[in-house]
Amino acid sequence: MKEHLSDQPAQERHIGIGELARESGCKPETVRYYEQIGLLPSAPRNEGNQRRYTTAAIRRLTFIRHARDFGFSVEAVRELLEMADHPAMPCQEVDTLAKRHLAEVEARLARLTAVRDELKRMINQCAGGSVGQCHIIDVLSDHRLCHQAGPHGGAEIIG
Amino acid sequence: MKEHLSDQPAQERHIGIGELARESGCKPETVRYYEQIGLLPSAPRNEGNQRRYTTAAIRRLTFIRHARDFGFSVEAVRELLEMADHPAMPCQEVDTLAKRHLAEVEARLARLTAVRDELKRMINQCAGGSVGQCHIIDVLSDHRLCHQAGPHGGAEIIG
DNA sequence: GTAATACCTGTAGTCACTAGAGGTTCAAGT
DNA sequence: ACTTGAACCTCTAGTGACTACAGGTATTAC
Repeated sequence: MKEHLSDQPAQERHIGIGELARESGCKPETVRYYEQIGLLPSAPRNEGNQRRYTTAAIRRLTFIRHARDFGFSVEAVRELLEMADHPAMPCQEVDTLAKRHLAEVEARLARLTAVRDELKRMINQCAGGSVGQCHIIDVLSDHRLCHQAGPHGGAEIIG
Repeated sequence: MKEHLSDQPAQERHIGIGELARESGCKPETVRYYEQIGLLPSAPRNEGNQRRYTTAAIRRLTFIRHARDFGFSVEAVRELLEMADHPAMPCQEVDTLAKRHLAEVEARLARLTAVRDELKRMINQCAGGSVGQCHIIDVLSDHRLCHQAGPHGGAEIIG
């Protein structure tokens, strides 16, 4: 049998926000933030108004964190969660989302690789003299000296 | 002879912010923003209070844009500009900055490559059934199914 | 002269958090 | 039972690097 993000185990272990954060690899602040923006449901509170979580929350948050690590935007994660919450749904949409994301990742890879090559080339050519003859400064000043195929895109190559 | 970012050509052509932006590949808003945060000096104004630029500004802004495209932070760009403004300075610092940056770029590349491979693998394994049996959702839910070497870092792989 | 475009300032919004202030609650040790 | 310290709470503001908008002025083309 397969477990889904919404499955509830027979015996629920209740944990605080700190342990949830540790288990899923993010900070308590981020957990509260995710609750605030609706990625996580409002957690039930104990007597003293502190959030209590079950292992279901760990799974959901791990999912979120994993997807964010993969570079999915929060909005994409929201869509993925919506799908994950409906396991009977055909997974074509998930697939489409992942494919679109793959395309973005590959584009970034291409640009980042070009940047790396250029940086390497710049560093190798640096004779170690004064800034006036430094190729790094040259390349950054003059577009013609840049060995890249096309023009650089926005500053968001990496973001 | 070599031109530096601060060289003044004999015959200065004065242009408006729009043309400067076009020439250097950014938006007028961004130019004003750079002036505001001190990356660009306050531009002289014409009768009607509009900024007028010389070709020196195009070079400086191109430098900034290029460096940003290379993934340097604005603060790093500020340092680079400081160095470029002092051509007699030994370029060791520039070199160090570029090398540090190269290391960061390579780290990002490694992570992004891993992400791409994982995405590809996920997409290939998707049988096209329902979300309940979709491997993409699996990989994002369960860290054990992820074929990456180590744990994923922060969400800032790509930023 | 008039209309379209480019420019100005200042403020607020974006994304995805992160940090801090100022207070309450919990768990452990004595 | 008491105390200490860590963990938790809410709310607000800050980050980076812009981007967008409102409401106005200047320039340019016809």
